[in-house]
Amino acid sequence: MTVNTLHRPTHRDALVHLESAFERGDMVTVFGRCTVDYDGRATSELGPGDRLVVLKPDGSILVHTDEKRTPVNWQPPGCTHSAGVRDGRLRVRSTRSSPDERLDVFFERVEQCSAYAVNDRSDLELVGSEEDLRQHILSDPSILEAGFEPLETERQSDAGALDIFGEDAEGVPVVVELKRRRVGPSAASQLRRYVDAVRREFGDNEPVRGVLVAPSVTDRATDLLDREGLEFVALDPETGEPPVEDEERGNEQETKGERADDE
Amino acid sequence: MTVNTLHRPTHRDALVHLESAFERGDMVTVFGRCTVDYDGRATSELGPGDRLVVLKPDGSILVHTDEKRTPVNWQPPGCTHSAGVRDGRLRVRSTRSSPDERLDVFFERVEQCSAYAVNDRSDLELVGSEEDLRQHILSDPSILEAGFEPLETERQSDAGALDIFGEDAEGVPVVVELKRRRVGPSAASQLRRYVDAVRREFGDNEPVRGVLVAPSVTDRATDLLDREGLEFVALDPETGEPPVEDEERGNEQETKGERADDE
DNA sequence: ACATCGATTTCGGAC
DNA sequence: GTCCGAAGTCGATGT
Repeated sequence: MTVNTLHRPTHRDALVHLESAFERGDMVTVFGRCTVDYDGRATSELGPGDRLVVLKPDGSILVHTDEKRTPVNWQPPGCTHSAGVRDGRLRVRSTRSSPDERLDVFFERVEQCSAYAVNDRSDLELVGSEEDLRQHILSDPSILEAGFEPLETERQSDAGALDIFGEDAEGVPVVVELKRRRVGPSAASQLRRYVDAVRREFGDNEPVRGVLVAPSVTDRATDLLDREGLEFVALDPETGEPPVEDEERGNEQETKGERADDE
Repeated sequence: MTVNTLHRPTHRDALVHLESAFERGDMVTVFGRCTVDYDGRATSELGPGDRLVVLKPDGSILVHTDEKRTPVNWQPPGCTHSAGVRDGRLRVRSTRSSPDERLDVFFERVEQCSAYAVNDRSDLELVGSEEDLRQHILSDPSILEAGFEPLETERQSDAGALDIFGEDAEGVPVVVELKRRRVGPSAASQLRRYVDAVRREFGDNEPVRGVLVAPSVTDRATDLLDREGLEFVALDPETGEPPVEDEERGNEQETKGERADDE
C-alpha cells in the first residue's frame, strides 16, 4: 500500500496518522482550513483559509494556497516535523535551530490527510544552463570571437571567481562573464568588479578586456557596459549560437554552417 | 463536499476527474509513478519515480519529489492545464506562450487523485523585510547616523532607483542601500554603481557618500567597500537596532531604551 | 509586455 | 559551518 488517506478525520486520528507517517519517512499532504504562524528569519501571520500542506521526509514543509507557484509559508529541508492537538485544533509544527525558526499550522478542520510512500531514484537532466553555455565556448572559442583562447575557468580574483579567463588574438587578457538569459545592470556591475580586480593584479599599464556573454542585454546594462568600456557578445546557452533576432537579421557571418540553404 | 478523491483510478477515470476539477477551478493533487518532460526557457527530462503533482486554478503546476523545498519541475501561474491518455499513460500537460513552454507529466500509474474546493481570502502579513528596515530609518534617521536627513526614497539615477537618498549633518549627499540580511560583494557593487551615477550627476568636485545598511557584512564585501570608500552600518530589519554580536558586545551607545536593566 | 530588484529566496559547490 | 553566485529562479512594481 503506497497511499494511506483519512477523510475528515478527528484531530486525534489525524495526529496518529501524521506521527506514523513521519516515522515511516512518508511524504504527507494535509488539506483543510487553517491559520499559519511563522517566526524566524522574518515573522509572518496568515489568517484562516483552505490550504494544502505538504510535509516531506527531508524535513521541508510547504503551505500552498490556490494561487502562486511559491508557497505562502514554508520551511526548508533539515527541519523537524511534529504534530499535536492544542485548543481543539490540530497543530502541525516545523522547527529548526540555526537559524532558530518555527512554523506552526493550526487546523480547525482537516478535510483530508494522506501519507505517500515515495520511491524516486531518477535525477533531473537539464539543458540550457550557464554551464552549458560555458561548454559551448570552451569547445569552440571562436563563437565568442575569432582568435579567443580560454586559459582558465573559475580563475580566482580578489573579487571572486571568473567564469572564463583567456586571451584575445593579440594576447590581451579577457575576463568573460556568462549568463544564461538576458542581462541587466547587475551583470554589468559584476563584470566590472571582476575586471577591476584583474586590472589591479596586472597593473595600470596592462590592458584588460571584459566581455559579457548572454542571449541579450537591456538598454541600461548596455549604457553601463559602454561607460565602463566593457563588451557584450550575444549567444544562446542551448545552441551556443547567436540568438535569432526579429530585426536586423540576415547579414551575419556565421562560424557554424547552420544556415538553411534557401538563398 | 470540499474534497473529491479517487484511489488507484483508471487513466480514463482520472482524466474525467481532472477535467471537471479544472472546470470547477479546484486545486488538484495527483500522486503516482511518472516521468516528466519540460521544454521552454530550458529543457529537462526526468525519469520514472513517485511524485506529487499539484495543479492550481491559477494555472501553476508543481511536481514535487520527496526532497527539496523547490519542485523538481513546475510551471508558473497563467499556464493552461490539460489532460489526456496517450500510449496507455495519463498525460497531464501545462502550456503557455511567451515564453513558449510545455510541461508534460506522464503517469504510468495513478495512486491517488484529489480535487479540493478552496476558499481563501486571507493575506499574509510579514515583518522583517527591507521595506520595514526603511521605515525604521525614515521614522528615526539618527539610527543610521546622527544628523542624517532623508530627502527622497526611490530616487531615480542613471543606474537605477536609490533606496534612500539624503544628506549628512554637513549637508553632504548620502546614497543609502538597504539589505534585510547579511550582505556580500554584490551589494557592495550595487551601492558603488549608484554612488558612481550620483557622482556623475553632481560633478567630480562634489563629495558623495555611500552607506550600505544591513545586519552584517562578509569580509570580502568589507574589502570592496573599503576600496571604494563606501561605508557600512549594521542594523536589524525587524528591530531597527544594531544586531547583538556575540563578540565585542556591551560597549555600544543605544538609541532606544531596549536594554535589560540587569546591570 | 519589459525592466528592475527584493526574497523567510533555494540550491549547490568550494573552502 | 560560511561564502558566493546561479536559477527554467518567483513575484511585485513601475513604465
